[in-house]
Amino acid sequence: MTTEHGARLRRLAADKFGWARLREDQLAAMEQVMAGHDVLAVLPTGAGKSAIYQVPALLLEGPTLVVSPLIALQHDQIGGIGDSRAPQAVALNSAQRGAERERAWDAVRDGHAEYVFLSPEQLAKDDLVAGLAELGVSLFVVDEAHCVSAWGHDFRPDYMRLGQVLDRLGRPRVIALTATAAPPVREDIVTRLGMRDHREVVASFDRPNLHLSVERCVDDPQKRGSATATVVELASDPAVRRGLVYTASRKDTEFYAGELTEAGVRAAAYHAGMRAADRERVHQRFLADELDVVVATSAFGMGIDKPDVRFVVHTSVPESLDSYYQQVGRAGRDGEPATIRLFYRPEDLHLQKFLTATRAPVEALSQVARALLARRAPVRPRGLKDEVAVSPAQRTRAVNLLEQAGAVTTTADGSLVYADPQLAPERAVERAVRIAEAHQELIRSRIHMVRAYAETTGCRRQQLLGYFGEQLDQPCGNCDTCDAGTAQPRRAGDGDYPVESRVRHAEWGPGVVMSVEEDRITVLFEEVGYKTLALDAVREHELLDGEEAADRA
DNA sequence: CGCCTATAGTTTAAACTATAGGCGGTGCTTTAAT
Repeated sequence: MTTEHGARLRRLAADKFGWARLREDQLAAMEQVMAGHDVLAVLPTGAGKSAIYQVPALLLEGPTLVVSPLIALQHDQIGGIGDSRAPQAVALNSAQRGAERERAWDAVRDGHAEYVFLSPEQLAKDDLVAGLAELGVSLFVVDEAHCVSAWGHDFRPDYMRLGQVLDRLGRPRVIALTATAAPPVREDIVTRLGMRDHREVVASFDRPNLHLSVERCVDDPQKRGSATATVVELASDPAVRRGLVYTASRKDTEFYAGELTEAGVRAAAYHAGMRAADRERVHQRFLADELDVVVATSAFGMGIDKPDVRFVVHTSVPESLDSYYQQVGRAGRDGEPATIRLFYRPEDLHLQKFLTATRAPVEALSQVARALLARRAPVRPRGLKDEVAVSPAQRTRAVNLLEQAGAVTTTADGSLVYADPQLAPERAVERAVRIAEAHQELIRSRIHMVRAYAETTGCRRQQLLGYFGEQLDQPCGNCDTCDAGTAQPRRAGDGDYPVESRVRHAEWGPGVVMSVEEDRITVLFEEVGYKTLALDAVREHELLDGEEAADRA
């Protein structure tokens, strides 16, 4: 089906970017944008996500802002646009010197730059947002949008304030792009950005060429030995050779890189504690095939689109299947077979529990609540700097939590105000702490889902896709449990609790059925995250009520 | 939570065990000192 917009979009894609054809998903997303909708697109890397904003941007009057999590990614994207016949792209970030930044800003102001790349932290600057608002931004793109949900809650809290920035910019159209987002992550992105009348374009998550497997290990030395042997074998096979090894700690990247090098594999470590130049060199050598294996923490990978990565090995569990699928998805982009293996010890789950355990910032909450209550008049977020003795990130996090708790609101011009003078700051803090704890519960439940994946005797792929809300009717035939014959076909028509139906649990409240297996059911509860329940027990004790009828009313 | 390392303590004096303490991931930014 070709709409009027469709023809123009195709022509522009060909003329300005040299793309002879647009994929159905790309075009569908662009047309929704042109029809005035906000759009969340979840498409695999390599499917041309960038085109979704780059082409419509040319049809909309006013600059396009692209929020990007890493300065390195901004450079890549700007380079790509620079190679085309599209208008200019610039970045605004802290790496620029005075004159350079001045030049970039001039280009934006006088309309020469159509695309402006920046981090969410840049958009925490009052005068920058004010300046952009005057220019009439027409399109607001959030690239790697899963970061809103994955990082916004604590690590990079400015991600959580993009919704307020959008309000100040007069609500330009929003496009959120990511390769991996489970249903609760999608919902979080839409809510946090305040997307309006939005449409979702979600491609299948299935990557049938990836062979999934888990090797259960008895103790740490045995795990190190087997993992190393496996990688040496893969890297020594000329048909395989290139791959990634993910570890849980920086120290382990050095350990495995050392073992591999000793065994004659061209390998190098990569983690955020290394000097920027060293990191860059590892990255470049891997892309140039001068290295066969990069052993990395989660720091490595975003934006890497190397087609011929033949394996991804995890020497320890990651903190969620969201992260896991993102990392393994870096293999086999060319569609050829690739090996995915997780070396699993239940003990390793504890490290993830530790790493993700952020306690509610009680001190920051208390200080921010008191400062705002005392002020009475609206305050710029930066204005709190002198009154609150905590780090900027903690301060922003506290503001976010208080806002979610309804104790603080943001005015039209981006200032903060204490919502209800009758509400004691102690109560406000309590509410905010409860919200932080609920989120912590979701994070813990995600770790349980990693355990469920690693320990299942059913089809690995069915388990993994089920987590992303996608049902695979038959065992996949390309994972270790299918190879071993333990994966059983799903019982047809589990009538009582169909996938995606709404249910209610007496203790855990409302939720949505994520997947149904032979003997158990996984539900994502709004309050407590993922829970897996034995179907027999559910039936016997009537633990879940279907809510569909009530929902429709 | 569990792993590693340093230290204390033990006992066929050089190597063992027990215990305590520290550490563990992701990036923007800004500023001060060379």
